[in-house]
Amino acid sequence: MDIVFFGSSQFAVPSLKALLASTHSLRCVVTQPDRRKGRHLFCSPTIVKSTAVAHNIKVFQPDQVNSGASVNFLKDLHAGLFVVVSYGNLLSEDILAIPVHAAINIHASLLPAYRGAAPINWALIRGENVTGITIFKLAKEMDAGPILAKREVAIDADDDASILENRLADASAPFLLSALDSIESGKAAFFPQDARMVTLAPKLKKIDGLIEWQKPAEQIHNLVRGCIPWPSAFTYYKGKLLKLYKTAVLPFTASHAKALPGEVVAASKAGIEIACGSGAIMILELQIEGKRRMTAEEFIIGHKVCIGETFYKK
RNA sequence: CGCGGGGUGGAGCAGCCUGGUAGCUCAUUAGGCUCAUAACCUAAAGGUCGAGAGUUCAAAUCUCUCCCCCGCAA
Repeated sequence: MDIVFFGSSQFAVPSLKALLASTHSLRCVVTQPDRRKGRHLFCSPTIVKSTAVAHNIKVFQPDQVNSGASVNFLKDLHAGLFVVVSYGNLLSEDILAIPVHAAINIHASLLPAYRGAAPINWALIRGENVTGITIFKLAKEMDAGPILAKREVAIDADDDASILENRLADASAPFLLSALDSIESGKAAFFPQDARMVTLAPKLKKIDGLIEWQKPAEQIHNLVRGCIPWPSAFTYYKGKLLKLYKTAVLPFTASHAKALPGEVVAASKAGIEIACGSGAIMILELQIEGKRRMTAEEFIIGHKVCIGETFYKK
């Protein structure tokens, strides 16, 4: 089939590579414009653009993908199918109507659950054991179109959002190819989503990573897992921002009950124990403002963490 | 020129403001203690103080330039 691929972030790369290696013909890759980003606001291309350029695929980077000029450009490609994977922009109905077959999307959740920009993060934050990927036909409303196929992916206890994203992205690639087969052979069937089962997974904001220590240990641990690599779960220590990268939930003990939420219960090579609203967590990897990411053991050597100190606002 | 913090033995930090012998905790090595130990005691090794230039009798410390890391922001 003649395919136009829309994608921007890392999640789209395995699917793009699968298409490049397949018998399908990639007419064009549409991705977000190069943006100024990073510490010194350098202009850099999306990872999808870099991948496409490396394979000599034509790249299209409209500032306004839904503009008339952009729509005309896409029409002239005469594509059979649009494949959209973490592109980063809502596509207008005019665009969705262009391809001969359909415009399909790979979404990193089992729709209709976790509709939105951050399904992986929210699934972890909510403590889910299972998530998955869904291929569906794009519709006007975000993540609401009829479903072609779903595939479950288990969430391991040690997964953080970064690890899980990679696994889901890898699983997406062969799943996409099989979906293309079913569309090409005319056997594809699309089923509408059950509106009663819809849940939302909006884009994360910085403040979503703020740790509220009065919450149960499990919830804080899940927040840490879900906020990797951005915004990262954070708190404050001696007035400085402190990001937590890896934690573990501890069995409940009497000393945890006596301590206030956010208070240091113990600090050793094994990690830093912090009391929560119920139970406690062990901090294993962290990063203080201005320093690199380090293990709790390294942190304790340099910073004299004392029992009774608080990891909280200041 | 978006704003800010930082670079000091292998790891994490103090020292800088107010220039004058390189300091702390941990790790490492050797010895000791111990039934034994990742515990404890003693000792040792290990540093171009990110790089370069400048000021000075003298620079980790003051000035300038550059490199690298991190936080904010987007």
